[in-house]
Amino acid sequence: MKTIQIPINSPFSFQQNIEYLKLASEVCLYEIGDQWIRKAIPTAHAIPIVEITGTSSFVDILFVENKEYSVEVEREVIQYVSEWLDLDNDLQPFYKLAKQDALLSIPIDRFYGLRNVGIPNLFEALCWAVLGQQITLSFAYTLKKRFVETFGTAVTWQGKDYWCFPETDVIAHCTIEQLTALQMTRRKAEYIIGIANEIVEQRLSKEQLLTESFDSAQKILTSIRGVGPWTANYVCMRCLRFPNAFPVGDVGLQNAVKYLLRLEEKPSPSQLHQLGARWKNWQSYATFYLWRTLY
DNA sequence: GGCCAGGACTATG
DNA sequence: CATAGTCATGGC
Repeated sequence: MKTIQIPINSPFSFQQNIEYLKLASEVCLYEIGDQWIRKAIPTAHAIPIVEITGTSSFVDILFVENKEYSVEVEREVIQYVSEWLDLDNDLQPFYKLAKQDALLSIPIDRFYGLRNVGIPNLFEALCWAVLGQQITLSFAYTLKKRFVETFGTAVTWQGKDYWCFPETDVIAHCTIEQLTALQMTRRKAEYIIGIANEIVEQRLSKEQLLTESFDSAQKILTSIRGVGPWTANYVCMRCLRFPNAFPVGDVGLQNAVKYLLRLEEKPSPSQLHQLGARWKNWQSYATFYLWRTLY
């Protein structure tokens, strides 16, 4: 079995990222143990199962099956894990800024070393955001799990299923009724099938969006039916990794700020913009840490 | 049982 | 441009 090690810039805590990932482990896209993550990672020509472990200074990727994978597959896996856990980032500037901040000083201490765990797959990021619109997070997890187990594929290893997110072309060919059967609204079913078609017909791609400015990426995303400002910022934050992505319409973010500042009412989007002005270049990370205080 | 939830669309002044 | 109504379901 082969192990690949990725060195990491501090501050980093593998355990903090594990604790975060536990929140969504019911969706079945990975399995979490005490000190490890196991996941099937789809690449162009293979779907290896890896076990990820780590410390404060490195992450190890272990290919657990007794199989040989090409260098290209290994390269894609390293890329995926690095993007997923945001391993190439350096949080020191963020912590320096947050240390003196009334809202962030407590969270960065409590969750020291937590990365903005992302969703590298653009289709998955968009679907997850749409699924989560205007419903409780726990119901959103339920919907995603049904979606994955109905339309995704699983790789089995040692009697355990490791699910992969549904392929875009599979969903592009779904009927609205197939999706509403999972108890999502008809409108969400339309949105998700529409998004799948945008990607399949190559009018939308992560590669293209990454060449755009943050403003331009938001405009492209919000031109898609079902993608408003919240969803666009969510995807910019967790998939495209624009540092100033800032979903100010998010109820969770509004509540986090409300509780931490002991406000009577939830802050409005414009109030959040004013408040977050001091987090320039780290608004995405500030949002992620504020969300983390809620659960 | 009522209110809210990690919103977006559409119609209306 | 700002506001209200609609979608529609589960969770608490």
